[in-house]
Amino acid sequence: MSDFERFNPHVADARWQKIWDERQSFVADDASAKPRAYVLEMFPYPSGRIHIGHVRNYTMGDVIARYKRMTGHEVLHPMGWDAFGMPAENAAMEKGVHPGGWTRDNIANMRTQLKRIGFAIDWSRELATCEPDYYGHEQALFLALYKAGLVYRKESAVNWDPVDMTVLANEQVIDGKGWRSGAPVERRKLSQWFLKITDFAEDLLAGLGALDQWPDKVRLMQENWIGKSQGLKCRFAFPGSNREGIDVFTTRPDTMFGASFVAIAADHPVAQKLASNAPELAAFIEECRKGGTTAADIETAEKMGFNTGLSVEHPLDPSWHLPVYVANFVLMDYGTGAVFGCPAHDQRDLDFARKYHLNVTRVVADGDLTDSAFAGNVAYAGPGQIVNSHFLNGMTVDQAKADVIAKAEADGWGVGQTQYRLRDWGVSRQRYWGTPIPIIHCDTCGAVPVPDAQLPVVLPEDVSFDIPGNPLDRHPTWSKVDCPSCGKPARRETDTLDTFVDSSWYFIRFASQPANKPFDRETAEKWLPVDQYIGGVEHAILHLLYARFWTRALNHIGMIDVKEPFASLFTQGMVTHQTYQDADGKWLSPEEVKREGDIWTIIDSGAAATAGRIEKMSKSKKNVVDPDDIVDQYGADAVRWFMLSDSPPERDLEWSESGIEGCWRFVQRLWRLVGQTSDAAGKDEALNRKTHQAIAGVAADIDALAFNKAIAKIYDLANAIEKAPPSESRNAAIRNIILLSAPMVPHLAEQAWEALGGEGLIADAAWPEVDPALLVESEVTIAVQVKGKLRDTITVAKGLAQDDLQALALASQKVQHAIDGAEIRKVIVVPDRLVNIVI
RNA sequence: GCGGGCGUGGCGGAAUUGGUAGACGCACCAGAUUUAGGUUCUGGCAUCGCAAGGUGUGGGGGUUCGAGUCCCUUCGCCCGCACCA
Repeated sequence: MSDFERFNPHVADARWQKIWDERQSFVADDASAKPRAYVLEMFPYPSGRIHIGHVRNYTMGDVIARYKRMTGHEVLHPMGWDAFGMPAENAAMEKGVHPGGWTRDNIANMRTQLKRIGFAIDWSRELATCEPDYYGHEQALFLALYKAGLVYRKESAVNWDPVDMTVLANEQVIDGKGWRSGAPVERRKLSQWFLKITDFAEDLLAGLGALDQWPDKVRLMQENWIGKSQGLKCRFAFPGSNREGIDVFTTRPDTMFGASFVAIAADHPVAQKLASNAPELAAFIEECRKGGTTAADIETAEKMGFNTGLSVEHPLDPSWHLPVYVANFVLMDYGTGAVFGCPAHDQRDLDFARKYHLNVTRVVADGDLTDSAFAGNVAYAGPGQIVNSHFLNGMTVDQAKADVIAKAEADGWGVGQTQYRLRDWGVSRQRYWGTPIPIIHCDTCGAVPVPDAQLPVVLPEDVSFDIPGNPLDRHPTWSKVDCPSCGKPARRETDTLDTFVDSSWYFIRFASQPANKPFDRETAEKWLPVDQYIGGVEHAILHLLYARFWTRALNHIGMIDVKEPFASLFTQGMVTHQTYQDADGKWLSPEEVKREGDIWTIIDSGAAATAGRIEKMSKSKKNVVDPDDIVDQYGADAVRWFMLSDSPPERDLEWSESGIEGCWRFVQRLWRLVGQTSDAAGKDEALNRKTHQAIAGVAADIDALAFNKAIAKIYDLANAIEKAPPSESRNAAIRNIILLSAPMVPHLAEQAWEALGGEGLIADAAWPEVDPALLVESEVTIAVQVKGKLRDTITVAKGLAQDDLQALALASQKVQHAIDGAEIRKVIVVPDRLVNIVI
């Protein structure tokens, strides 16, 4: 049995990967009659190298995919590339390569890396979003939404980098400067394409309720992002005008009698108009705009206001006039860009009122009902009884809200309104490496959709990156086309789509990819929704909200009968690693340092080093582990096993040398077990029980994505097998532990399956059946407590009667010693669990 | 500030509806095999104590026959959002 001394992954990995590939083992059959399982991990951006985080992500998905195959499912487990985006253009500018060539080379490298890890992926469905046979269909979908009125164009303020001559996303603006150029970002107005995600705000919010297999955290983040609030929109009219005035949105119409001022945003049209002949106001507005936008800035920013000298009538009492301020804390892009200030019951308003010596009137009381004065500098935002408010007096907050809204609607000065924080999705990007927006601008006809027959609008490859800006803008011929409507010379739209559009439907294209249309409805509906989606929590809002919206939008226009794309979502933790620094704080890689006791030194220089925090792997901190290197060293199975061990999958996993070595040893241990089958006969009842409990337990743990627990149970079974004497049961246990491990360590499992004479591939084998009779222990160990403290344990037949249990417990010497002759007041007996004697 | 999560051995972590805390792994210690071992095997490993026994799930309090688990309070760490009217 010398073959079983050592498992050699360098031979086995490649051998089995080739066999799976040749047999097309993981190609999903659209026509299968089996129950389906669609397992998907968020597809990677082809940056050039696979990151260890990818390995963890795809290993989890792979275990589920392989397990689902074993339990009789037709599994769809595809892989593709989120291939458009800025890094390719940055590489083009920095290295002089073409974004397309750079991206496609990266994809080739990363595909090779992924294949070495042995994932059960249907590579026949591989796609890259940067290829016309993907983005052309995306253009068709965009136009379908356009024709349905879900796409529109409007002027919008954007972050403009004047050096790179491009728009930056909010995340790309750091301290007011472009992340790449370092130039101060300008606010610029540009015509942008928008998708009407706000049309679906209520539906997207309501849909969260049914996503019970999503993490609460992600649902809550989306809920907050959509930001629904209900209140009153009403007008504060200018005195003497014919109902001209300032519209205000409030969630607290119940506090209207506590109003003492109206404040408008610096960008509010009324402020803008006044500023044109009031230099002081113009200066104040400029000051407001400069205000920082970082968290710390906002925290410490003082409430500032500018009294416009205007006043407005209180809607509930037109003889009561309120001053109008321009205030730095009012935002133009939420609500109406104007608020009424009720200082007693809103902290910002109170800060503002104290600073500018405005009235502070209490209108909600939680105790004393008479005093209208409001002391102190802490606003009261809680519940209570309305006071000092005429006809509202005595009502609760909720009653008063409803009453004021009803009165406003009856008298015509306001309406109850639901407000969302969510705004429409601006998808225009002034970039080359993205999906061209399939629109043609004609001076006569306006924006005209590209006719279907002319799709895809293909990105030209002959572009240069030697000067900043969008190369599509300065391409000599590409943008020059005839108007599809009137035939006169016209221009193509040179903006491209946000890459989040690309990732908003790739899961549909995976399920069905005909050449002549985005997807075949019937086939896509067979697979969708994705049964298990796995990815990083950093996509909790953007990608996951956009994909939910896009799917709903397609549903809305009748293209697909699916509303929620991902039935179950799992967000995995990061892979972390120890960091090291030298005396100057320079980062050191783990290979550069050595340890003696608790002292770390730099190997080359002998200088002192410090072991720092355990952090997410990043190049800048030099704590990266390259998947290729570790697969070279330990083989794919040990790496996969490590990715699943110890840490619960939603938490961070710390990479460690000793950890991976332990995994390597276990892989070898499993292999040695395979060599230990014998021709011994005979049953080993205890081992049979252990085996069947493991089969059931591992299945339950994989179903719950508790891979660390599944692995603990496999270790446990391995320990039991090693201790058991040879028997038929032991042979069966060995065969079963290989089946249980197959989703995690598939190469070793195939090799073992072959050695054990298993039929076909273990990749096609069925999950072992559980004998329910063996799950039930015939004997149970009962805890015996005296006054809640454990004093003894007794082993008895399962299901023993309460009286017998009590008698056995009382017969224990240890128990009698603890009772020490005291009077027994009560005995609690929980069958098969414990006896508690109360004295 | 608002919202959410987490605190269990030296470390990662287990622990159905409240019912024997510390499964499993890593590290460490002792022994055996080996020319040797960073191999393999056996045993040990919360803590105080010679023992009997006591104490232990961040701290304090409560409910209960019984609390890691439920409630109140407090401390610490992490994440998300943020002048949202």
